[in-house]
Amino acid sequence: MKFTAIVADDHPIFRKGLVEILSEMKDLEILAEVSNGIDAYQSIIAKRPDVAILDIEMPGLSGLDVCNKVLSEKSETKFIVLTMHRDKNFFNDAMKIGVLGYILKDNAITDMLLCVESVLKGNKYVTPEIEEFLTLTEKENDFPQLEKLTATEKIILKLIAESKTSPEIAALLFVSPNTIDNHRSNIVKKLGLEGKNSLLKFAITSKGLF
Amino acid sequence: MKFTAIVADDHPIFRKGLVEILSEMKDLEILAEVSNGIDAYQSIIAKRPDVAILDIEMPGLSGLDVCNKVLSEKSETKFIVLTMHRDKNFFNDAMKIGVLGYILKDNAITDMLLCVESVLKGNKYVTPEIEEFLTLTEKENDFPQLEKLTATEKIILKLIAESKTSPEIAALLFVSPNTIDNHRSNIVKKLGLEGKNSLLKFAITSKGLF
DNA sequence: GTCCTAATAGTGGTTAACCACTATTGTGTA
DNA sequence: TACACAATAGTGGTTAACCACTATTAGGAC
Repeated sequence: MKFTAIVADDHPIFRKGLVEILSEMKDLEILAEVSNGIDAYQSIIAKRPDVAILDIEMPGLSGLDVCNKVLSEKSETKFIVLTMHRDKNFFNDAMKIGVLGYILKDNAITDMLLCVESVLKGNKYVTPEIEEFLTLTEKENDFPQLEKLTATEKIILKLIAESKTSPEIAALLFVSPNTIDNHRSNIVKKLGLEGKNSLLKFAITSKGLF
Repeated sequence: MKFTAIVADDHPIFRKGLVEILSEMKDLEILAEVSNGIDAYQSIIAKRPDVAILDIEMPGLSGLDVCNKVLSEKSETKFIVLTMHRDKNFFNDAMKIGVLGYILKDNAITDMLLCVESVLKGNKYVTPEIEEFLTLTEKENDFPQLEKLTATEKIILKLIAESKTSPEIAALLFVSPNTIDNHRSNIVKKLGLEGKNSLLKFAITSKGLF
């Protein structure tokens, strides 16, 4: 029986390379290739692949956001994330969320193949360069309240920081604007914010912390 | 007769995608694929391809270094450079050196193909997003529009950046809220801003510049 | 089964931001 | 003097953010 995969990356040429490499694995079938987080999420929910290979840095929902959202919904799909940057926070977040594969975009093709094989068996595989960048200084978290936010709330906070309005976010996530309004209220309450546009201000000024 | 090319990029997966795309061009033969600037230079000197497709950001010699070196030695090889970053300086350097093709790594595959076709004919081809990032880097470096603001407008902009609302600013300056509303409109117009809360976003993110 | 939480969606209301106008006053300057 | 511009203030309208509720559904925990 063939394993199934979906691939998400917003760089068409890189994605082409990725799909080409994965196509060379005989026991793997690529169900879909998409270019953003929202499409990735929808594809995973619709097709339930054995493994999802996601770029972290994508417009809208990041690869980690997608993992977080899917994994919080009891899914069998295993996750491999890719990133350009040797960022300790990305790595820690990925491990916390339950990502099995962690690969740098400049890793060798063989690393990618080993990673997919390993993850399909349910094992972890992280980039060989991992020790090198784990020694980088960790950004300290000044906002412990952020931990109290749910996965959905964090995603919405991120989209607010990207200057998206509530109606825009609602359209992106395919829910009612009222729901976003509701989430906003809850976020404001959890973070203890006050005043007009306080959430937007918070989101913009603390961008990078979440 | 087939045209010939060499490809240089230090990211194996991206390079794979690139080679795969170029292989689909029937009249193009890839003579070599390399992963750094030195190898790129030696390959070009040895094989004299019609076109060299080079990543700018490579270890050792950058793609632009390679172009510069080869072009100063009277070569017939045409150059296409690739970069991740929307950097005005890279672009200016490339044009100065005599690079014909300039493509962003997140451009579409069709852009890449059009670029190669164009460059092989001796014509220039630059990324479609070029105007966007040429104005973007300019905006990031300085805000010439800020000079057009009057003294009162600058004061109001500063107070907005301090998270004051229009009624608060009106109270502070002992004028009507309508007047502040009016100034806001004028500032928004002068700065060419658009969208909800765009002025607040601008004020916060460019705080320190005024 | 009960309790709690998250996510969803709705009603109804207030305020602020923004947009497009008009209009008056004062201050320069060609 | 006439023109341009800045600052002031107003009318009237739309949209978004926020606030306070209620309510349903689905999972987990006890």
